Amino acid sequence: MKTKVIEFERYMEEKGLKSTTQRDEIVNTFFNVKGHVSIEELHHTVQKKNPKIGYTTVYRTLKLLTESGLAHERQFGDGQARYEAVTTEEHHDHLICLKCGTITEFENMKIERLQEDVAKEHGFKVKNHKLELYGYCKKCRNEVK
Amino acid sequence: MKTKVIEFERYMEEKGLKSTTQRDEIVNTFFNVKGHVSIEELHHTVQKKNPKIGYTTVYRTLKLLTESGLAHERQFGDGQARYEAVTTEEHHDHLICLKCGTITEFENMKIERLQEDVAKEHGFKVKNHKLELYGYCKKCRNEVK
DNA sequence: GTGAAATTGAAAATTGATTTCAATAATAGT
DNA sequence: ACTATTATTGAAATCAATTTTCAATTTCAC
Repeated sequence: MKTKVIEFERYMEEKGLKSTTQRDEIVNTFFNVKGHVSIEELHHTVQKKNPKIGYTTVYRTLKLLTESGLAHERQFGDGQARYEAVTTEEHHDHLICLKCGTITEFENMKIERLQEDVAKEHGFKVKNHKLELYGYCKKCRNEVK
Repeated sequence: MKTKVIEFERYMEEKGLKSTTQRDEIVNTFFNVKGHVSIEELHHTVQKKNPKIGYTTVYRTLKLLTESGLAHERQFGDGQARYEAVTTEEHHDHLICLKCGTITEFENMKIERLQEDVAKEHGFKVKNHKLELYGYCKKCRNEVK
């Protein structure tokens, strides 16, 4: 994700922040990892390339990515925050398997529109939203009663 | 909410648990407080009546209420769990104001149905779900840009 | 190069949730 | 009512995730 890295560099510059080896490695790794990583997972991956990089720096870089709008921080009830790369402008929601933990994304414009309707009814101005369906995925549903 | 208190007593009996002054006071207070309370908030309210009641007992009683199905535990991204009394069998979702923190509930069967459709497309079996709209309520939306 | 300003990372602090344990209280059986 | 058994209480300790601190290091503008 070269463009994403460039966007991040632009954000850093704009904020007067410095470019460092650690940040570059963390950001690159983040955009090359699929799905929804925790700080610890990303730290672990990053350390394979450069064992000197500390947990704190990964933590701080993920905060920067979140601030810059290039990552989203999410809570899926497993006790730790997970970060996902923002790829398109399209919002998407999540299916979370309670057995294997797999997180699948989906989009549904009809639901989005109905949400706006609901908000309007309440005089509410939506900034963002979160829709999560918890249950069992195709693979696991047969194994669980 | 007298009936809720009775249901709780039934659950306690069924589980061979004892009835105590502390539990009674906590449960009563919980059902008389509107909305979505954190452990700390409920503890604070309970202490006004009986300053001897400890945080841990409030914590444990909320767990019991959750186990018994009389309360739901929720996470609204402010870092601490919030508990809400289960009043009807109807599922509902939430509008959360980012300025004043007010939490409003809503129901929308069309959205529920569309969620089922999405799940079906993915071969997913939904056990429960969470839909939260974050933004500004009628009161606050005028004050925020 | 030099110096001001930002970054790093180990360790410490903080937060919210959960467990431990000795003292206390509730209930069943007598 | 008495006693034995068992559960409950709450302060303090523990835990796990997150966040802050601070001295040493690195970056970048000049």
